Amino acid sequence: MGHRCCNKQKVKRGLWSPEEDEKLVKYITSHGHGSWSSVPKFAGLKRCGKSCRLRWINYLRPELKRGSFSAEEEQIIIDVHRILGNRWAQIAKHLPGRTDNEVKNFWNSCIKKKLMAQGLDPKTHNLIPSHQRAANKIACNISQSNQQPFSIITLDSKMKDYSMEINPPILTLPSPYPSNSSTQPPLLQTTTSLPLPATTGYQNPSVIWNENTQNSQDSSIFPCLSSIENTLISSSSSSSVNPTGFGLLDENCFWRTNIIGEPFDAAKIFEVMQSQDQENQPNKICDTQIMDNTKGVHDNMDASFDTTSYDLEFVDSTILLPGSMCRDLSSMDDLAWNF
DNA sequence: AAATAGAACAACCGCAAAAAA
DNA sequence: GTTTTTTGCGGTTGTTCTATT
Repeated sequence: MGHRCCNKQKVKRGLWSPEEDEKLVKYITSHGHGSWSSVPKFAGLKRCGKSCRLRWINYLRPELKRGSFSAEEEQIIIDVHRILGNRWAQIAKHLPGRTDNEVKNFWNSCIKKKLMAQGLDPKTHNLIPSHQRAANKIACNISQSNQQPFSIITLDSKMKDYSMEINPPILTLPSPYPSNSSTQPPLLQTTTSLPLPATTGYQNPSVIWNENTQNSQDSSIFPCLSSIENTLISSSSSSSVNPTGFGLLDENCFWRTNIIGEPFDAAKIFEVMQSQDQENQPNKICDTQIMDNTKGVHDNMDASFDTTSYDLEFVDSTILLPGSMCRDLSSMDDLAWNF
């Protein structure tokens, strides 16, 4: 039977035998993989290159960690998944020795069910509305007696890929966007009516806020964000970076202002942070420097995180809406935080 | 002990992006 | 600049293991 990926006949499929594994390991350790499509030929395997690659990456690499996931690893997966969604390869980068496939399998077979038992939507990490939750109630009651509930916002010092792609909100808030709009609603809307972003350059905005939100509850401005994200946002909004009080992060997490200024280049920031992190220079970002109006934030992000310095209990306890936010009371029924 | 169901793990498939020709 | 090839990713399916009846 042919194999669509390489148009070769007689390629073997299915589980790998120890002999095949041995051949592959032997070849790659002595020659490297080079072009995967040529590996099976040189290694003497009747497999396609794709299959060889997968076998090596997911199973044979010497640096792989085998065995079950620890509680710490599990929490990391949940934390990062909340931010990144099903980006298994990205999530796996936070777990040395684990593969994307392994993480994905663990999620689908284990974590997903645990979250659902907690009444949380595993896709969004939001609470499932009560009428939908009813079906899960029994399972939830059972599990609650035996497990610690997962916090919706948690933080782990191992989170190093400060990706800013943000999931939909935990709380349902009124949207200025038409329900059938292809544009995603902002993460939060403040009590001030906001100018809708111009259609150009504002695709899929994730966050909108105004100066009213930067009150004493900075770290809980965006209840569905991790404190890493909140810190980034609040520290920038408390500066004079955005004197209009308005801004948003687009889908690339570029800081958009409605007047002047360069985009908020999150990728650049994280790059700097990670390099700083590697140098073990635990400066705290909360020691925010005064930021330059015109340069934007990224010139000032040479301080790295010590994420353990944040008060997670505070974040968890302030997960509900700060006073300045507009609430959709009809959705408050869903806020049965009774776990 | 055998049958079955569910969980866990491994591998495949199709697609898209990146790289090479 | 275009086409082809390679690589990487996420969803899905298939296989094996384990617990239960």
